[in-house]
Amino acid sequence: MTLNRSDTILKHIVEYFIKHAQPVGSQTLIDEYHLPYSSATIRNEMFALEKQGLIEKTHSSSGRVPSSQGYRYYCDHLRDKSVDNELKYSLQNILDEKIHSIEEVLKSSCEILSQMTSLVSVVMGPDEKEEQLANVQLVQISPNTITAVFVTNRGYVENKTFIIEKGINPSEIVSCVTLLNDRLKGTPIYQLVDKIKALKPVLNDYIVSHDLVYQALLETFLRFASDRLSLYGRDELFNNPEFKNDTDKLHRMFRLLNDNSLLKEMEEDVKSDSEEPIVKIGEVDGNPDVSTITAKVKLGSEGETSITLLGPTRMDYDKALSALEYLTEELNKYFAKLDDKGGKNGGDA
Amino acid sequence: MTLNRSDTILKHIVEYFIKHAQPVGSQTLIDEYHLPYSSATIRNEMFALEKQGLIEKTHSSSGRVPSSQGYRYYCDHLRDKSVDNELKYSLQNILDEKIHSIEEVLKSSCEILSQMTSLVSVVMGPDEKEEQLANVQLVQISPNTITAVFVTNRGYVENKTFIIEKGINPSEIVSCVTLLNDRLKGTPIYQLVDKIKALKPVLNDYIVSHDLVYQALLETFLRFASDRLSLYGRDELFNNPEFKNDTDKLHRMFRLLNDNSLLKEMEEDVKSDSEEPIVKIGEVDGNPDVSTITAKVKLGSEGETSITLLGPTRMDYDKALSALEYLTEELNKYFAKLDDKGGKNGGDA
DNA sequence: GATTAGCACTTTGGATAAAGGAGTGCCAAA
DNA sequence: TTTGGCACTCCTTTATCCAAAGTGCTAATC
Repeated sequence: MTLNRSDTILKHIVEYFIKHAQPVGSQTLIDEYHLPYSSATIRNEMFALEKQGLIEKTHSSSGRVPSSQGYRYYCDHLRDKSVDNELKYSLQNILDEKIHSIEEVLKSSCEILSQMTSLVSVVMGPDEKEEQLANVQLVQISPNTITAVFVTNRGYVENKTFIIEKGINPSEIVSCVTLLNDRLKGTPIYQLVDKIKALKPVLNDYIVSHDLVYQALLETFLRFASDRLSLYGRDELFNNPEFKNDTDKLHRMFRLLNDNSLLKEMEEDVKSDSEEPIVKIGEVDGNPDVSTITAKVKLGSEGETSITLLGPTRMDYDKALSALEYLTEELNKYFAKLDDKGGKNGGDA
Repeated sequence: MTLNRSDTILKHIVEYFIKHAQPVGSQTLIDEYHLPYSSATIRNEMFALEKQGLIEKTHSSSGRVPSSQGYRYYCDHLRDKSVDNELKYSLQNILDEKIHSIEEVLKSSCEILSQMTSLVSVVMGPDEKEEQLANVQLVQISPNTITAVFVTNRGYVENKTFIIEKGINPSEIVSCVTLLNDRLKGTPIYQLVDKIKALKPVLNDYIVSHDLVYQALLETFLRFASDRLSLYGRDELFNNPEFKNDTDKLHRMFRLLNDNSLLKEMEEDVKSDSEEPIVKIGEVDGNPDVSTITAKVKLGSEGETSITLLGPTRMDYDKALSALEYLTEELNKYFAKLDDKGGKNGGDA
């Protein structure tokens, strides 16, 4: 595919700005990319591009900078879609290993992704609306402490150690565990609290300090996956020149990583039926300095989650999009293949 | 206790600089603290303090700034040791709750600590040399995925979900779990890998895909508590004026939080027999901009850990030290009391 | 008609200089 | 011993200038 002149120039402007973080003028563009036009011609094209809202000036006699629309157009029509071989190689290395969990595959993938793109990778953890209880264990680890562990049908593990003032008879624990597993297995997490409330009278028959155990179970389940987002490569943000001498902007980005508006956006994105990655340019939580790219990952029979790349608006969209597209595609294949090998799709635990 | 004039002036210099992050001169000191001396007198005292190495000039005609030694002297002799009532109140609120785990108490404590002091709180996680295996579980969560969960004698939980290509008979899992618990319970974590290697032939008798299970167990235990440090209030660092317009310094601090030199320092500190908090002023990992205060916490019969407050060299040492001293003392009492209630000190699981 | 050379104009950023402010050290007087 | 006074130093802010990079426009050229 060969681009017309206007598109070529826009492409160069975007790529120059992504690379140098400096507004770019007509002459610079010619020098950098050896364009066979005069600077006046470039200026005329730039004037047109600006009227279309694709590029902007920072002041009346400055060079041009891509606008959000410009980035968008670049992502949709101009980028090269070139996948880094190093990414392919690193990813294959991970997926070729014999044994690993979903969580670990996602973690390693994100680490590579962050490293290759210099962006922050975010992966969504389990949603309590999707998870079901697979197994509960109570482990007595000292005369007055018990650790409750529960595993969901997708392999997420949550635990809480609690202290009880009176000792508990080990046999009580065994029967308690049996009871809980019998009654609660397969229950969606968000219904657990209610179910446990219903179980309270039954517990009384099984265990002496039923009240404490009951309280502890309640708290354990209430706290399910309170930190739903895992972040990788957070410190990459420091390397962006737009934040040198502007700690406030940087601070705002870091805050975005901590509060849950990001989670909300990711949840929305994973619900959409778009198969393509969703690119948000300077519109994340109202912060014009931040862009995100979110893609779904299908975990085979285990549902789906999403991975987001987050960085400054001036991020390398081509690299990031290509990497994320490649990665999610490979992961989808990988998880699908695992399902095939494992026989029929997982029935309820 | 009433201070002599020299100490009074040093105290004011330190406190002014902590508050305003600006070098302080003789006249400013008089204005701010209504001192009954002339500026010339103050200057003479300052001259003496500088000769003793307690304060410094940033240039020949600048005001004074505390040196590391100055801060040290301040911590040892001049600070007020005033504990914030809000801290007392918040902490009591936590400790009065009926049910919570060690981890949670430490977590909540650190969150309060960070909030009150505007510093980063760091708490050390379990040490694999101290932890013993209390319980192993294998939970089959779908035809081809199994989650291995293990709990240590102090209630730390580690897990790994792994994918096996062939289905496993549920009864095999049960006998495998029994076997593992029989043979491994009470084993120190760092010996687990070897013990499992020794168990390999026995596993063969119990489970068809023994090789995969064996591999998976190995990996699970190899990965124990790889992130040994929990951080709270990381973003507080952004609020320090010394980092405005100096992203590099900030970056260096963030890097310090990620790499493990901090962990090493904390491990050393917890080994020392000092009962007092250990204050490191501008000497953490060779970074002159960082100070830390580390205090041990005795977890009753569960050994001990340490909490570190980390911030810029210009931190409020009085507030931080007082808060940390108060907090650790209360926690020590709290955990000791729990032990009493629980009967004899915890025998091996 | 599209392209380009040429030119006037705008804005930024860096350098330089001047002025003001906050501070010091020292000396002599109280 | 303390303090008023003073000369001196260095940083910071403000103003000014100038070069660099850029634009838009117009007229000439291909």
